[in-house]
Amino acid sequence: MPQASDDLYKAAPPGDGRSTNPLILKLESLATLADEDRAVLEQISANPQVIEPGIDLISVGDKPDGVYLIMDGIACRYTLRANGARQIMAYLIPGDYCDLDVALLARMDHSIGTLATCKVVRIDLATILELLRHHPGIAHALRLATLVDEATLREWVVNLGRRSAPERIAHLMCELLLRLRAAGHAADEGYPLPITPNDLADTTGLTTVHVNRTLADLQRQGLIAMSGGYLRILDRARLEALAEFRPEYLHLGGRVAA
Amino acid sequence: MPQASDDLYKAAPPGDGRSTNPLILKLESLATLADEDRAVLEQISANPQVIEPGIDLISVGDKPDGVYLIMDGIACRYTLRANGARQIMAYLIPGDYCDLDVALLARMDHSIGTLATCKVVRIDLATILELLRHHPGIAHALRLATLVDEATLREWVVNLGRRSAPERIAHLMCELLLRLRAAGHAADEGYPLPITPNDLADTTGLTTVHVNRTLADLQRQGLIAMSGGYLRILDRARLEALAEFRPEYLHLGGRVAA
DNA sequence: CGTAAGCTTGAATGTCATCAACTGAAGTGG
DNA sequence: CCACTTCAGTTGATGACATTCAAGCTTACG
Repeated sequence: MPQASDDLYKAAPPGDGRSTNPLILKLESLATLADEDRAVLEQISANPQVIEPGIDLISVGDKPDGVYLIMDGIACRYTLRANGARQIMAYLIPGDYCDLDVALLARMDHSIGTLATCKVVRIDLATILELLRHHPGIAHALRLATLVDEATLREWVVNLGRRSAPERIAHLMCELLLRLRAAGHAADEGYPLPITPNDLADTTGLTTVHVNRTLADLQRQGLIAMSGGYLRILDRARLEALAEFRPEYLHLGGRVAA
Repeated sequence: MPQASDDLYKAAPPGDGRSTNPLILKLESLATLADEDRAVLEQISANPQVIEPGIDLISVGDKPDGVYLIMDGIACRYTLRANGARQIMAYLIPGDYCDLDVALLARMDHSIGTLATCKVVRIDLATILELLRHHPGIAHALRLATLVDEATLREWVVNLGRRSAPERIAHLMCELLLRLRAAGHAADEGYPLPITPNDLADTTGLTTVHVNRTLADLQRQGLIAMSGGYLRILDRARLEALAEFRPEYLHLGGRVAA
């Protein structure tokens, strides 16, 4: 039975001494951190707060005054149309944070909310500025992470514009495998994906019904297995081929791609 | 007859003393520049080079070593799928530039090419760094511009994911009106749009045929008129209503929105 | 055990894609 | 100077993919 519990990731650091902190793991997949940098990040992300699914961390029109760092669970950026249609524009997974440049723009033009139960750390503006000023290694890694976020957003545009329903879903699953793995939240054969088909629909620009049909198809083809909020990737090679998945845009430098 | 020629914009500065430099105009719609900042930008963007349509400024896999600033015309970010399908992920209009953070990431994960004849200035890395270091006002404005680019990308995700064909096209046209106006390249009633229906199709995730049909529909409804590479917006209120256009994401602060 | 909410399944509809033939404008060469 | 080519845009017919609506089926929960 696949391990869906988060406790898996809270165990003591593994034998090789690597951290289990998703932010540290993610940044280290992009750049090299000094021991001191790691210590600072470790300290900042202590004592996360638990947030239920479906709660906005930041809403449209807000003037945000801090940054939220996701330590566990899944949140998303989204907007609502007047007719109630929702479009999700990004997934925030462990190690992701929202709006480092929060101080620069006046108002949020979209919302950020939880899709599943999350553990979240709120970091205030002063701490962010301190971090960026006095820890150039961290600042550099955060900057890289922002660039990867942008590249990911571009890839989503391609997904919505030029891929079929099964391709869209397959591509998303391949992307999440690598991103979650970089954050230490995915096993080799799959990962917890505690979101509803409805969320998936609002991500891929489809309807819930069609997402479920497509998901069933992918299972029938032996590519994946989804149950209990856990996604097992049964045939990664074929899934990636179907999605035409090219991981370069994540700029993981081969560190977690294998 | 609407004025499609670029020469319109190269005339001597208007009576109010404002520049006609698209980069300066764009940045001033986001922040306040000092006279000295303006002078530096004016100097940097002198002597643009003419590039024919359909030419890559930067190609996938390149390790870029400079920044391209668009002074006139339209370029785009795009990728190609294995089957030849193209998805355009951003329009670069006058005042836009590519990849300020060029030095940070190893390789381009997409290409940048011209859609129409462009006037382009290449700025080398040293100049960029000098600019960012010694002109904090410019650095700040450029940073804001980058955030707006990201917000625009998110809006494109919404466009592709949750809007119908006519809505997508209408939304794009509304967006370009404001962006071009901020760069001093649009009149009140329309602007030069020297791109093909095929380009529009690869932008909106549709086929060329369907774009042409939809375009014809929009004309029949009296919303727009397109001819000779010039787009006239005949009924802006209805066009914006159709697209459900909310300009906040462009963060123009009311300066050019009216 | 009963209710509600979400997932599944089926059938009908609609939007957009595909394919192919036609039109028209622009450029080329005899 | 005019036929010829070419290519972009148009139009129509057909079909695929995804939506919509609705009914049955689980599952979770009180």
